[in-house]
Amino acid sequence: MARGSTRPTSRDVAQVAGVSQAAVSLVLGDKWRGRVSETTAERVREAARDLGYRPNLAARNLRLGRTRTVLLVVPALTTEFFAGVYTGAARVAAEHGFGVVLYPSPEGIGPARDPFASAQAALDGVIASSMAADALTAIRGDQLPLVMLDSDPEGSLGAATVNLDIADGVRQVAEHLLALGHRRFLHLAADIPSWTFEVRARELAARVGSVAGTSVRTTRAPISIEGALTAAGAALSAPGPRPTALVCDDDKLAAGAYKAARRLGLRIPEDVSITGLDDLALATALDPELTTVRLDAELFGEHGMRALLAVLDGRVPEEGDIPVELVVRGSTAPPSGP
Amino acid sequence: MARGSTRPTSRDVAQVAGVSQAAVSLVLGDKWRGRVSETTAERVREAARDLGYRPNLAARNLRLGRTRTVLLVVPALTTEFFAGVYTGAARVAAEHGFGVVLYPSPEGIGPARDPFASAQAALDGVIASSMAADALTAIRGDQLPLVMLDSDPEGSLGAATVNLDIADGVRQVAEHLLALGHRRFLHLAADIPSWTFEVRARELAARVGSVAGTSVRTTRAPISIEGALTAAGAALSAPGPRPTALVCDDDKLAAGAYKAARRLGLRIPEDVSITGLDDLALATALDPELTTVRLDAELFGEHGMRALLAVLDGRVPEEGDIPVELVVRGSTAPPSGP
DNA sequence: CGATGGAAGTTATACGTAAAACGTGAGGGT
DNA sequence: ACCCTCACGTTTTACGTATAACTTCCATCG
Repeated sequence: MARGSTRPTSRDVAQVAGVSQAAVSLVLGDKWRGRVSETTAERVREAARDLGYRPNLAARNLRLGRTRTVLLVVPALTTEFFAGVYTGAARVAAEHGFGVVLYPSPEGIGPARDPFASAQAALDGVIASSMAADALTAIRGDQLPLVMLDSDPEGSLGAATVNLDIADGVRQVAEHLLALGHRRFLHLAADIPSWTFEVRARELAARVGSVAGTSVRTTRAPISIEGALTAAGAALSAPGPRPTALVCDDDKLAAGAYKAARRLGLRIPEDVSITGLDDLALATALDPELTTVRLDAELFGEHGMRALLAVLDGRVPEEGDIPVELVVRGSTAPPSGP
Repeated sequence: MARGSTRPTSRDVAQVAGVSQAAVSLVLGDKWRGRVSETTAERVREAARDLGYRPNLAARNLRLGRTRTVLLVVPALTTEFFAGVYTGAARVAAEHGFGVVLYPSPEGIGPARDPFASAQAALDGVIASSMAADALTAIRGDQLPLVMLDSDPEGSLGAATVNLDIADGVRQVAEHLLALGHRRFLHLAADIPSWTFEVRARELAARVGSVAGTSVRTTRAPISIEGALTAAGAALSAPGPRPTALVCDDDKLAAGAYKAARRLGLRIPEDVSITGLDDLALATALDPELTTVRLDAELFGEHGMRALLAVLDGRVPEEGDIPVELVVRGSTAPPSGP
């Protein structure tokens, strides 16, 4: 009988089943073919069930030198998007017997200088969003296998990268708006220094710039409805001809832009077309519904996890960006004025 | 010198510093007052720094018999709300040297029967949303300290509970609408069986029922914009006098109700007043902005974590529901018709 | 018939840490 | 001269698991 209060160990199970601790480990670890008889194995399983035995993971991790736990670093969890990334990553991880631990970066979680302090679990590897760049130096200090999400393939110092094809999404937005006849663009950009936002700016400038008689102005805002509201409001009421198309770096910015436009008495899409990027629930809650680029956050998370598993396996992760899709809704139309 | 590739251990540090492993443990564990001289301690710290030593958490957890890791079980992470709960819980946890591991319940994460399979880290305790009820039986199997979020204080079998004062929020909504003159109510309810939604229904019926000449109809919908759209559409176009106030169990349902109302040509708030509950970013993105009950998700998470820490400490968690606040915006107004 | 080998286990050990138990020499009090 | 205490360590052990190495028994084979 086990000592009343503490959790039963494999030794307790062994004693009940009348075998050695090693036999318990073999049976429960499914390594017993040709080592233990079926009848004995069943006896062990029964004893384990009766005692409610659960292996001590700390001991297992220590013994095996690995934890089957992975860290996901995200800029903040307060957005649907990274929640989706986590969900996808955790799903794939579970399929492979892995767990995922989150590290929402400092601004969300307070002054935790050490990403690993919050994850008491030891780690086998790390998946990190490039938006959480501030945490990266700490991460690189450890020599853990690393997969970067939406990061510059050149600048990641050999870490594997998994990227959404944001450039293609922006290209689709630009072509859509150009085809509608828009010529004066306003780019409502996120004020976070990150490769994924640089790509948006670069691609938009390239596509729009390839057509004669076009212009792109840029204004930056923090990623929040309020921040976008003030920035877009200022930009839309600036002197000179008003832009007819407002390309936003993400859906939240677009939501702010809606409000700014309304306050100025502008109709969407008649007076100004607006586009977003993400396709959050927000996008269809807006009126008119938002034309935006759909990013499959869960798929993104799944790819990230698969890439990390490949690295851990000594394999080379698959190449190739994850496709994205323009979703045309009611917020874009041909410009009305000249 | 340590064997090239593997991580340095406390023994490696000891060798470099010219002391025993025990001394390293004492110094780095901050238990050395009067046991090790300041100069030796400094030498140990320096060696640790040089080697980039990080304690093996699996070994520490095994030795100490606790992990300083806690599991947060949520129905899904794809909502701002539970992301906020996590953020708050993780912040408090970090202040106490704890980590938080997430278990988004099965529907989100696939067929993971065992909540602990996804969290390879061993656990000291569990915080669980009552919405993830399906995972609860598995959790109760283990005798881990448990804190329930928004759960029936009577029915939780002795587990500590931390609740938002939802009843008060619904009361405020009801009084607000009654004061505006509304008499015919439609309750757009979530179709999830959970105490937190039962409270909404009970309190609304109680408050509205206390006034003569009032009525409350109820229709249920899954918590999504699309689900609410169809349910609310059907209810609003049902025969008989149309409700003038639509009380929704949360903001997403309210967003669906907006669309349903618009499709029927109803103006908000002139033809129908709508209220939500949560105060997500969504609420201010809608037009008109949504009158709703603000729940402080992060504070909720913080309280949950503090309660668990109290339980782990053998203390009794503080009592008392977390206050909520009605935020009146543009979606509610006096009814226009008779 | 002795050797071979497979089945069915057991024994022993290592993983890295924390901390209890155990020196050890110097200084101080009586 | 003796014991005590204190400062400064070291030696040893236990945590629970996985697995390599070893034992034992029995059947088969050349």
